[in-house]
Amino acid sequence: MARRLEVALERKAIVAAAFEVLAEHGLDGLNMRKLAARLSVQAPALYWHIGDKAELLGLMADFIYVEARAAVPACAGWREWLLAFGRALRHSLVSRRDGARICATARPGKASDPADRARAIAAPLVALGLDQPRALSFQASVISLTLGWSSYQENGPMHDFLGDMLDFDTSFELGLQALVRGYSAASLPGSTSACPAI
Amino acid sequence: MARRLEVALERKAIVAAAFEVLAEHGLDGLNMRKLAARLSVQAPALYWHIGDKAELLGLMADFIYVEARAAVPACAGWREWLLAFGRALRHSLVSRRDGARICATARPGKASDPADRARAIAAPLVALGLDQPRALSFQASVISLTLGWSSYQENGPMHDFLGDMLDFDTSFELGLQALVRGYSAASLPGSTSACPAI
DNA sequence: GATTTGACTTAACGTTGTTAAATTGTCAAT
DNA sequence: ATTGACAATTTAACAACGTTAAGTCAAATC
Repeated sequence: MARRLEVALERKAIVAAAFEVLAEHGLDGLNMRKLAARLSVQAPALYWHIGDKAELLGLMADFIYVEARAAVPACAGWREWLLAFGRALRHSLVSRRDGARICATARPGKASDPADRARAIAAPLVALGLDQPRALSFQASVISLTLGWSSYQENGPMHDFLGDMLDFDTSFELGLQALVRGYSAASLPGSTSACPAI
Repeated sequence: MARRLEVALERKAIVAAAFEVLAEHGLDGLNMRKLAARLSVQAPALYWHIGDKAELLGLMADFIYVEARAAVPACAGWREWLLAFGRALRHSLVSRRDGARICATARPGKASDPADRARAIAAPLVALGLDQPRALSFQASVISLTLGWSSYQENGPMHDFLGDMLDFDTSFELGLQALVRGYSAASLPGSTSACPAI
């Protein structure tokens, strides 16, 4: 009982330490030994708390997504929510080193119930009037776009290459608005009849 | 003279062999020793032709992009081109194992001249009436969206998770059309004055 | 107080990317 | 023919990494 709480704390501590190592050494320099050292512990001790490194990266990615979700203010409509979420996610990604690489690489952890998870993810958009398939689909597109642009920005050679010709912030913003505007047009009442599969 | 040609051929052979290993063992199973073995050679021999594994992955990513570009038919306008390119890229990505992961991971190779490269990339869109910043920006967004959806599809847990609720093909198509439609609206004459930085 | 169990250490294994040095084959110049 | 240079490859090996196995030890449980 108090056990569970401590363990949960340990996992959070591990993830927090992982972000510190990440900030200092980047994703390529984030290894189990360095992470353990930061926690004043030997590397194998980590495996008592997490299954493997992939799970750790998954937890880090989750953390970023959760942080972004929490940063989205109350919105009047699903369009506004998508825009705000895109911007929040982008901020969470670029404000830490290799953030986009982590989220692009990481595989989501096995959820207890995928349907529950889907519902939780879609919830804010469903609350704003979207059906669940559309909520998932739209959000996934926004994530793709955001992850991509954040990757361009933090990817060294690509950054130098694109950075000379365009501004990442405005380019991303333009893309995000275009995407949401496009979805808007597709979801106007009467533009599509029914919707068997998004 | 004939030297250069042979070396170029060797690089192509290496990349081709790498795609074979990839198809059989996936990205996680693609290592230098297996790749060398397929070419009936020892692993260190590869380093005569390529700098390191990252460069190899970069070449593989380039191959995929080039293949997609070559598959785009002649188009009447930049909107059509963007749509066709997105579909072609998606096909190139999902038709090979871990294709999206490779392109998402790989860093672009150092180009001789970034400006030349940018011009080459933007060329087909510029030929259809877009200015270069917009050409790069729009194309980058399409790549992001396509890479993202292809990643979802080939990422095991994510596939199981999303696959139950929506169809990847139609979801991607919907997103792509929304994006391009949105860009269309933003680029109508008179909608934006000038354009200092995309 | 004996036993279990959670959490950690020490030691080590196997794999991986990569480098260094030695080797072979080819071909031009002497 | 002999030499020398150079391209391309082999053998050998290193260091780093993720991970596992076995042992240690204090705290909780009975």
